[in-house]
Amino acid sequence: MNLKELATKLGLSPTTVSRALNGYPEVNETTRERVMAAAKRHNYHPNTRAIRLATGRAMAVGHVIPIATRHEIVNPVFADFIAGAGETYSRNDYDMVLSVVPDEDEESTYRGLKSKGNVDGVIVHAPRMNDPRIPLLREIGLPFVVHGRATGTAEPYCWLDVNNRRAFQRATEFLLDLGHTRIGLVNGLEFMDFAIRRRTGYLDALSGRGIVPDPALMSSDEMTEVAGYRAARAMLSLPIPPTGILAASMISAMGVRRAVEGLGLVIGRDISIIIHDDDLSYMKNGEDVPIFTATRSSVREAGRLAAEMLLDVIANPGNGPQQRLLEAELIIGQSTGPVPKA
Amino acid sequence: MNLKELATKLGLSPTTVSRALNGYPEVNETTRERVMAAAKRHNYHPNTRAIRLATGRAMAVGHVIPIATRHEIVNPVFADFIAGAGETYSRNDYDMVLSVVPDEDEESTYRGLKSKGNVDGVIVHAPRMNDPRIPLLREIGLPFVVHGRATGTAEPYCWLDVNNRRAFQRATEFLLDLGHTRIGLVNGLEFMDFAIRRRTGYLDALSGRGIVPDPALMSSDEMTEVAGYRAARAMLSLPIPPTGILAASMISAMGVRRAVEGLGLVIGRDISIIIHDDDLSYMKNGEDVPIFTATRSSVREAGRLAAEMLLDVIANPGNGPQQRLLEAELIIGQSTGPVPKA
DNA sequence: GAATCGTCTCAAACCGCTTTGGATAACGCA
DNA sequence: TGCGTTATCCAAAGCGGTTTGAGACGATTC
Repeated sequence: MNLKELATKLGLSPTTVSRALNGYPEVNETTRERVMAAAKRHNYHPNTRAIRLATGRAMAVGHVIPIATRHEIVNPVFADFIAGAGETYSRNDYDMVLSVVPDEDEESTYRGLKSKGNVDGVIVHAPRMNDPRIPLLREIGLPFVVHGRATGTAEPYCWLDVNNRRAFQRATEFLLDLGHTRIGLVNGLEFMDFAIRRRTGYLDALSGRGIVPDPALMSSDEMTEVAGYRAARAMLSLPIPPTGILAASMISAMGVRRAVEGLGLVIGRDISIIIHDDDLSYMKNGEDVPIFTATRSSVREAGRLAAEMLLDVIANPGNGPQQRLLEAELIIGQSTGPVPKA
Repeated sequence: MNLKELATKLGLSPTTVSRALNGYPEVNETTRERVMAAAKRHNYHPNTRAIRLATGRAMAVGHVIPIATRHEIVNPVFADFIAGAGETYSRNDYDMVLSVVPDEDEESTYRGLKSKGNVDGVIVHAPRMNDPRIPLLREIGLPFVVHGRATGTAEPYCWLDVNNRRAFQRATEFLLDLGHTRIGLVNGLEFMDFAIRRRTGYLDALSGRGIVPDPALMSSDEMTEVAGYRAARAMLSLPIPPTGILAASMISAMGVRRAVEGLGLVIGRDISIIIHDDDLSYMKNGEDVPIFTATRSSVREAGRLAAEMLLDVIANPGNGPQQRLLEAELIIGQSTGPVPKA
């Protein structure tokens, strides 16, 4: 059942039927109702492909996911972000198209998305310092929103980010207030912008108390369980091990916990741990009572908001670049306590 | 730059240019090369929306993701499957469109995808017993491949699955061979088909040795860390606790481990654990040496294969339903050992 | 030299919708 | 009565490709 058939059945022209269904004013209300009813009765749904060609809009948003020679992006955090963004798209009748491509094809993928007209805009994931995607997208004129920020980019651009620096500064200060002075940082990869900011927050807090950071207490790696284990293990076998550890994610923290408990230490008593909690649906930080003390910010909500921002940018190209900084909350769990008496 | 412009520039008709670019035989080779060169030089990329309308194909595949009143599907396992499928789509110039919808809208989403022509086929995730999506998709005539199987569905349909029954039977037998007789099962939700099959495998192995299953040793819940913890905790505080535990996923196992270690038990000595390992990119089961003894089957590879199957079904609608059963391998890690002497 | 046959190219129809630019009829008002 | 408005509706021209059916041309065959 297409528009023409429906129009014939109604004894109207396709024009009128189209206008009736799309709420244009130049059609009689009774006619409109008649059309609406017939559309429902005959189960008419306009062909998306035709709409897209006729309107020149793709009604779709792209997410380009490079696969992993350098860094694996397909992680649970990413999944939750996508889920959040997807909710927004569904509500607005947009399609979400994911392109999973080898990372050397990333640039050509963006160019293709634009020139072939597959999408109206994209979300940029996991920005790095001086991220080349930002000038690229500006050059080709594809609307975009960055999830995070890219230090080093001069021109303003659209982004939505969590205040990672502040979050880690607060977390570090929280441990300092409990008397900890040797605090380890199990960070993500530090070519990632968010990881740089987290380290900055950590360092700011230390220097605020006149503490000289110890490089042996700062690690940077993928946010996996195994990497978390390895980093924590190394720190804990130092001559003077840390009494507190900051972990970059719930998953890293799983590894940190394994290292800690493997040495027979009790979390919250012998050693304090604070994590950054993205509030993942499949990795809840406890139920009512949080397991870990954490800086929490829902990445799923971030996905929803970033998608809304992008749809707005697409609808109103004239407006200047939007920017939004979310604050993480510091929630107290059972994994922190005063520094143990020697 | 569109087809007409390019044709004008070349002094050819759009017909010929289109045919030259699409490799039709009725065009002179020298002409074709001239066209190809011009297309590259002018950076011509045919508009996807126009192609889709003209050919009547969407060149896209859908994945419908219901969100969570009943059961959260956005988990790391799902993410890796999607990544694998996405690789296949990219290689074949198909788009992957994800629809994240409230689960009460699932049926109407599938109907819409079909009648609006957004996709050429879909992958069905997380099948349940008597899954209603299978008859629905058959009814509306949308090609599909199921990741998993749906017990209770009479008519044959396309699927790709792991032999979950066999995997869990082997894992159970492995523990039995080590002398364990009280073996706990931390299963996924048992309205999910794979969870039913896993339990069947577990029960088959037990009854093969004449062991009567103890309901207190069988739990069924979401495959989250917290649920794994809770289930293991409950089993371990029984009057006669298990000496071996099967866990449904890496994530569940994180919780099981927390419960075990929280009681001061040593994995592999005091208690043996076998997990099902989906070989997730962000949740590797150790590096060279596996941490957990596991039944392993890469869900990412499953995604690649399921996508290939679907593209094949789309291209050759006539062929009968394809079905493929993958076997999991049993890999020995450090989490299992002989039953401890009392 | 005419008929036949490939080879190469093109004009035009088509995919299913939107949207521009009228056309028609009813209406209001001087 | 005459004429500008207003309210409805429609024909036709896109959108940017693919595909059908046919024409032009040179080479081959009889």
